[in-house]
Amino acid sequence: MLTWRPMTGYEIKREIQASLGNFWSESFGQIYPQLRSLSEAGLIKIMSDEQPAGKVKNTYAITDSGRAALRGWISNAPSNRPPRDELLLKVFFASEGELQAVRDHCRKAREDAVARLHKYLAIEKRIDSVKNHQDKAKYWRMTLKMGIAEARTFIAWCDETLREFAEAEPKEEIEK
Amino acid sequence: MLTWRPMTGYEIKREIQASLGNFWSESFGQIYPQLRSLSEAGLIKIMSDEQPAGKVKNTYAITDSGRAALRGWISNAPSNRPPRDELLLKVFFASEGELQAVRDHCRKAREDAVARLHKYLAIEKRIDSVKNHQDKAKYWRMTLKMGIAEARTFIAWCDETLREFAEAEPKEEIEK
DNA sequence: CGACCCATGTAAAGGGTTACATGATTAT
DNA sequence: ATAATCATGTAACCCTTTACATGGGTCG
Repeated sequence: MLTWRPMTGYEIKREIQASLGNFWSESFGQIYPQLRSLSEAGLIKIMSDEQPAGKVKNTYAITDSGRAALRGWISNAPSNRPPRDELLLKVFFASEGELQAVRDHCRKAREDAVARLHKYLAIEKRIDSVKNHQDKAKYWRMTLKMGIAEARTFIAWCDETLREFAEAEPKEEIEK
Repeated sequence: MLTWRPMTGYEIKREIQASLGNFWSESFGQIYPQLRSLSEAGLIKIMSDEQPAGKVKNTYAITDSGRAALRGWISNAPSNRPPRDELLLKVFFASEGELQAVRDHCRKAREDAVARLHKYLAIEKRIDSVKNHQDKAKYWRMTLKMGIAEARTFIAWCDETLREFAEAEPKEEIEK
């Protein structure tokens, strides 16, 4: 994140949420200790010219050494962590539990995905208007497209799945 | 897993990989301690009638209490863990590193997704031939469909992304 | 003045992987 | 025989979240 501009830990978290929220997240409990250790390793440094007296605020900047380390990290093969999807796990074992409960989980997940999709689409419109960072915007757009595609796929799957649940339990229509 | 049939820890791992590999995974370091604690909690029990003397093998079975706990767990809202996708993170920061390296990551990821997709499609053909467990097969098929849709979406995204990389670096055609 | 956001950190606890260690059984 | 697979477990380590604790600044 510090390749964009110097930031505080708090800002880093906010920016991650806003820009990479799609596919990444970090907690303060992760960020602050990391800033310290990266600082000790010389990959980033505190900009002391900000707050002269109080030093309530630590603004960090990336160093050349940090930039080099980042290049190296990017070239390393990404590790894809083992999948863990509780919703699918519950759908898988749906016949062992309350079908309506699982159906409700799907409905909720669908709503969340719709909200996400709208958010991404809004960002997509704005991203093209970014004048500086044109080279970067290209790659940002790519990751955003993944988020959009993922959300759409998921919503479609939810619809299909909810239809299947409706078939299994047609009481719904009587109640309404 | 034990709702299917009594199994050893080793078998549970194998079955998870084969059936839920799509969206779940467990390591032995997770499974064996869990079997012990579930056993102590009375949710599962060791079937001692198997190996009388040696007891090299522990076959576990779910208990009524375990089945009730499972129903409860299914009804609880699934927790969707924070996203962490290293590939997308590297694409996002591609302009800070070696573009070819990131492009290679995408190619590799695409190949993996194609392999996954073929595997899922093969399973899909087999799943309909399962005679018993008809009620269960319905939900299995749903989760499998998610895997198939996810893989297809991802492959399409890789293709689009690789095209973008090709635009950024047209040297490729000269080299070939 | 109170609410809310900015800001930094620590500690405990939990979750999870990997590597290690060991040995039985089965197939070639 | 010997390799592969079946089988169980532990220990170290890392990652990560959550909760807690603290306090400054800003705006209504």
